[in-house]
Amino acid sequence: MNKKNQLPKPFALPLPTIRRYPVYLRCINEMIAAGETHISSAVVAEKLGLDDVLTRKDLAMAGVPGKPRRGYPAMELQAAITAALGWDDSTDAVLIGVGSLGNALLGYSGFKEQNLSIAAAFDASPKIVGKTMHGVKVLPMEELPRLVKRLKIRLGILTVPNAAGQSCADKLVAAGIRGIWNFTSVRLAVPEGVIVQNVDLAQSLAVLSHAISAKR
Amino acid sequence: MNKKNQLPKPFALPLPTIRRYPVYLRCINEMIAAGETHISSAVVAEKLGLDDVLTRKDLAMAGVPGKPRRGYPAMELQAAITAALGWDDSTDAVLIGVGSLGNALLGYSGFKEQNLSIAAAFDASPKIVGKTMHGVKVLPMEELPRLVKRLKIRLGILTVPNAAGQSCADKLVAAGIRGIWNFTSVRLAVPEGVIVQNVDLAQSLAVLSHAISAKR
DNA sequence: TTTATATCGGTATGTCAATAGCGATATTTT
DNA sequence: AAAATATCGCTATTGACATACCGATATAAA
Repeated sequence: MNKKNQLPKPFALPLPTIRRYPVYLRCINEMIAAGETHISSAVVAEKLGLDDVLTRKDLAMAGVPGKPRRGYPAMELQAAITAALGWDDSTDAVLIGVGSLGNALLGYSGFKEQNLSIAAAFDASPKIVGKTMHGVKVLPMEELPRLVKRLKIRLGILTVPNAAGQSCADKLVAAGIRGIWNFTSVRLAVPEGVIVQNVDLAQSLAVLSHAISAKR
Repeated sequence: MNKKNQLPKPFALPLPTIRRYPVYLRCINEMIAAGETHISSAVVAEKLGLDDVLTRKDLAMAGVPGKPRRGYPAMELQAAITAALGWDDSTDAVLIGVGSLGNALLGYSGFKEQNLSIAAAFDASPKIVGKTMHGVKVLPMEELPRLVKRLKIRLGILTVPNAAGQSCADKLVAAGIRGIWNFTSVRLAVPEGVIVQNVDLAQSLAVLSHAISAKR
């Protein structure tokens, strides 16, 4: 009775599965590098310390048929998961707020794996505008709409102070951004169709400190 | 089969509730600063854009009795949530790996709100050891066990490259750490009783890029 | 060729959290 | 003092995901 709406979404990948895909992908890449041509869900689960049934289900959802006693074809599975994550095509992003965190993200080299590159950085402070950080020039906020439209950028990385979070998000939305990677602690209000993914360090720390303090 | 241990936990706060507590707490702090003496769950829900029933349930779990038509007593609720998060006592932490991300966390001032202070930083590279970053001196890894034991530190922040993740985690555990805030992409294997909280940027980005690319 | 086995793929069950509805109660108003 | 109302707090329902089970099948071994 929950299968009545098959129309709008071609595939409804469970969110937890999507979250696990990068983990699988790294493991698969390693196995391919080690010369494997087939990926067995049981082996992956063993390596990652996950439940084997869960892993099998996740891998099966990539849509690549596997073969009994062999596993999934390595290259095809890799390609399918990469495509599902949208990491097959190069993605350009803009970064708003070149503080300590924004600066760190600009210098983070790990995004190459996800085919993500930060095309431009913006900041409201005249002290920072004009400087070049990690090879990316910092532009004034006024140029945001033009650049986003010209480069057809769909992803915005928000690393401004909390007080400026919502207003900057509004500017990103107005410029035509489709998704916001929100590193502020503010719960952003955005129109439908714009996706916000929060990376709230306070939330993450909360689980940890609660557990630690509760255990004594 | 690993979930059968319902230890003598006085209260089992749902994990999602704990994650939302920092958000509530910020809102409550603002309301107190604005002069409110009582906190209504409906008002909080409205401000945060959450379901009002959910909010009421979360706030009720703090254990502070509320009064109809008034709400929860502001100061008591604030204290209860802060205590539930373990943010009432000051927490010292050590940081391992002073790369770009580690450096950014050292310079991040937002942890004061959580009463978290980074007591010391460690790095394996002799180039960095001895320097002072954001007022914290970088020590060699050899000194980790002694310092952790001397200061009775329970929390470790792991910001090393993936390749060094597990070995550094082992050192933290051996030193007596109780919780690890893991910023690497490695799924750490730790003995029972040690809590790991992962902040995997790739996982977070996965949800976003999947949604953006799937929507066209 | 026949048998054994590892692995995939689907179905069923259980658990946890979000949502919805309703009664209880204290404050305010008349 | 009585009525109206806003808010708390409990219980039931729904839904999503993880877990468990079982059959199907291709490869490998005998």
